[in-house]
Amino acid sequence: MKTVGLKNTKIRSNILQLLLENLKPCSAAEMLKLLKIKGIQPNKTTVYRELEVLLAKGIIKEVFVNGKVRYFEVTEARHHHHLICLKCNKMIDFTPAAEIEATVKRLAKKLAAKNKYQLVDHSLEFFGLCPNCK
Amino acid sequence: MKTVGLKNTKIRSNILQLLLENLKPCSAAEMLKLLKIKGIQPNKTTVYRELEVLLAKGIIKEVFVNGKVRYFEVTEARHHHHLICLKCNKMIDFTPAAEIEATVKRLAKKLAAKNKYQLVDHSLEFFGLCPNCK
DNA sequence: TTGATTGCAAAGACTTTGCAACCGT
DNA sequence: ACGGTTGCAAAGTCTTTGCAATCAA
Repeated sequence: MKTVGLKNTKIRSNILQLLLENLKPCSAAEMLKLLKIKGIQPNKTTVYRELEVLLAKGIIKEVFVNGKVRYFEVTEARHHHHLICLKCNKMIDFTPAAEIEATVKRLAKKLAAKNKYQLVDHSLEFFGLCPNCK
Repeated sequence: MKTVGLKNTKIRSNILQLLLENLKPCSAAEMLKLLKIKGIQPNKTTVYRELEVLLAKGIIKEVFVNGKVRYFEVTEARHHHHLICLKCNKMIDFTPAAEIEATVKRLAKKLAAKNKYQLVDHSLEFFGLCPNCK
């Protein structure tokens, strides 16, 4: 925490702990709810602001589902993608086999060159219905 | 138009025409601006509502960029993905080679089976900086 | 005529900002 | 004490809703 120049506050540590123990990405609203259950009830402004800080530090990152909901998850070194339920938004992380990544990267390079884009990242997402919703 | 039970109004036809001639996806705000240039200035409510109607009919579909901006584009039979500029959101459509699609689909199947999801769709997007922004 | 379409004002969901009070170091 | 952090109220952005007027068929 202090290695990145952030104070160790109750709200901050709880948000981080929550994101770490919660295996799936979490929206601001969910976070507010979960924090309440933990016994602390920060102002929603504080939560949004805290997420902003953590994002800026690169400690967490955002994931958008259907563009409609903004989720947050701790940044992991490991490159991964998502399998998302269209109904309940349940999200499963997965690391694609090396073979697929290689194929995708090859495509990326070709595309970037053809369109003169400087490539930064890519995202591969699968949508469907989870066991509960289907 | 009448084949889907929609009246042929000035606003509707202009929105469609705009989406058809404009090769890239278009946001509601852009649409409003472009329509203004064309000489008609519909209420924004009308535009949103019209987009809703066209979406419901499956004539257009939405594309989210970074989850932050909602774009619309005419539905095409051809399956395609996007190459998106992180700075200006310029978007380029592309159809991946059959080989890549096949690889992705194979992965999708495996994943769905493993997690008991019923697969519906997938999205593959590349992010970078366009020639102008880099 | 009749129901679809439109405009306007207002409400809604989510997120950000300004400012004063407060807390960690 | 200092500067980062927090809460509250208010504003901002994008989108949706209610209702009455209008237009296409």
